[in-house]
Amino acid sequence: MCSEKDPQRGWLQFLILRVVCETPSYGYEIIKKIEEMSHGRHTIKTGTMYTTLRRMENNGLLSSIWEKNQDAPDKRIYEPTTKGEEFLKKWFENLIESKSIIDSMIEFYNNKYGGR
Amino acid sequence: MCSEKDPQRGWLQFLILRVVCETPSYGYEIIKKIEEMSHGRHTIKTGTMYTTLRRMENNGLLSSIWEKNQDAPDKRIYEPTTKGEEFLKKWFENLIESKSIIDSMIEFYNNKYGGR
DNA sequence: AATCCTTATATATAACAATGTTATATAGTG
DNA sequence: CACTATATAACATTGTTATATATAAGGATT
Repeated sequence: MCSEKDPQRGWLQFLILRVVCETPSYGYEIIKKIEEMSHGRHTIKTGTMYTTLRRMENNGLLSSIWEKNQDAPDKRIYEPTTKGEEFLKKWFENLIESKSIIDSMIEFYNNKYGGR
Repeated sequence: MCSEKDPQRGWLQFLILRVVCETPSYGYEIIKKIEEMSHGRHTIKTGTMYTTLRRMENNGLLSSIWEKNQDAPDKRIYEPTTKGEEFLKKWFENLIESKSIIDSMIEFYNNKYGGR
């Protein structure tokens, strides 16, 4: 499902797991948390979010329960499964391993376009 | 073709452009250069490489010419187009903007799993 | 008061586009 | 036979777009 050597695919899934591993949450709130975390860089459309959450639940990375509300629409609260936590950990490790190539890319850019 | 706000998609295209912007090159060699650059982390299958190179040429990011050889198989040499160079630059800028979230992810990991 | 409008909250999904993978094939050189 | 070198069809995954539904709260209109 996720090759051992590919730290770039499933970035959105990574962000989602990062959020719900800290505190279980629901689609609408996850969007806002990611937006905040990334200082506005990642503005995820609702369609993208709910599609991804469903697929992640189908793939066994997340599980959900409904939170009933009187004064607000019900919320589907997601939390990671064991598999989801492992997936997240693997992604972190991949990211850390990729740090050197990321840094070398930035260095190349600075040399080429004049660093600032 | 590539949304303004997505620094994670097309990572392979980014790596390829990084290589051929430095020195025009061909599929087989690009694979080895990327493998070297990433210290063995990115081992790209030939199928993946040639498929991607073709698509990038179709999308106007690369252009190619055949290098004829007597003592070796001919090589299709790729170099970036103007559009390709712009794409690369944009990717670099996205990457740099993403650096803070990448770093914050790693920090989160270290806090969670115990940094080393 | 009752109706209408807008904004914010909250979820859902079909159809599509982009990206990357697998499996397989071909051919030249030492 | 191993290494170099390219090619592509079929597939899987990931992310996007467009659209739909429903509740709640506040203000403006009738």
